[in-house]
Amino acid sequence: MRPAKALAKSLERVVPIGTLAERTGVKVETIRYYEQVGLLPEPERSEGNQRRYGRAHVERLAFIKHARDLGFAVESIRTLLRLSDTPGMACDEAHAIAASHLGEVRDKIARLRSLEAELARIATVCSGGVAACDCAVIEALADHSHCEHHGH
Amino acid sequence: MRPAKALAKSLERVVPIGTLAERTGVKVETIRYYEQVGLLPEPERSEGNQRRYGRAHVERLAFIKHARDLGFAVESIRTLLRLSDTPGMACDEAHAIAASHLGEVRDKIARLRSLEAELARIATVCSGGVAACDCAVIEALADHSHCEHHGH
DNA sequence: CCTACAACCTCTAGCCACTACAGCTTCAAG
DNA sequence: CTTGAAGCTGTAGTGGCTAGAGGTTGTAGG
Repeated sequence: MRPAKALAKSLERVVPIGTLAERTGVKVETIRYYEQVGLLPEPERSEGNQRRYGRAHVERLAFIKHARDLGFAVESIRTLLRLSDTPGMACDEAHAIAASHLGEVRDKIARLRSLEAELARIATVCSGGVAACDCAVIEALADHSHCEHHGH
Repeated sequence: MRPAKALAKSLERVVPIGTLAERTGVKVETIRYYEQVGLLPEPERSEGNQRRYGRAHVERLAFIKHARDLGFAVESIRTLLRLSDTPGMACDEAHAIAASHLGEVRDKIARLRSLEAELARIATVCSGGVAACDCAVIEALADHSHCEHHGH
């Protein structure tokens, strides 16, 4: 007879939530949260009311995880999932979502770089604990005159 | 006689919350929130129980605004304000907060740049609406194999 | 078969830094 | 003295989870 019970969990077709969590790198609580907000469809349940996930769930959750890692909002992921479920799907729309997100990421990078520049300026003045330090960090925050021109 | 009543609000010494908001660029609700969480001290009140702010409040709120614009957490700002109130102040501590925040900003930039690279890759494949597009964006999200190596 | 214990369940509250609203009171111009 | 903007308090909502209480189920060892 085949060693059915002895097979590692990683080979099972139907798995409990903890195994799904391990396999995808998404926490158990987060999986339940995704179900609650309608990203992940409700799975079958065991006789004792515990969730049992199949291959489709693993794939869908991996998709969600990947998109979240890339910073897509849950709302965008909802749309992307809907698109991926559509047979003759609207590639344009998916492309627009990705492009728009890329734009947001680039904006964010630009804003952070200007912050970085000013923070670096603030943090390096008097970094050696010089006598004249009155304190440069506090002064810089109190006095906005140095950075009025680069508009934050 | 001098045109006391005719003076612009911008010259008044004691102002209501709306004027403080205008002067600092912080919303009225946010000012009340800062008071609630103890960043901004409780101001005097008019006979009718309305907040009346003086010069010190304007300066303190400007400090807070500047620090928030630079991305400092409210908790850090609380510490920075405490330091700036201290007579013989601990410049080291202020410097450490700024340096640590600079580190966080740099980390965030690095992470966003790696996202940007992958998003750009995803979004430009098939951006012309080519026939073979199946859709590249959805495919890329479903299939993690392209980016396993740069660790997000 | 029984027991122990990990893993699961639901529900609720908390995080950050605001933002928005409901339902009232006060201020100031005409 | 009237009107309407601006103020007040208090509560709830945002996004995307995370943490905990307090109970139930699944499973391996004895």
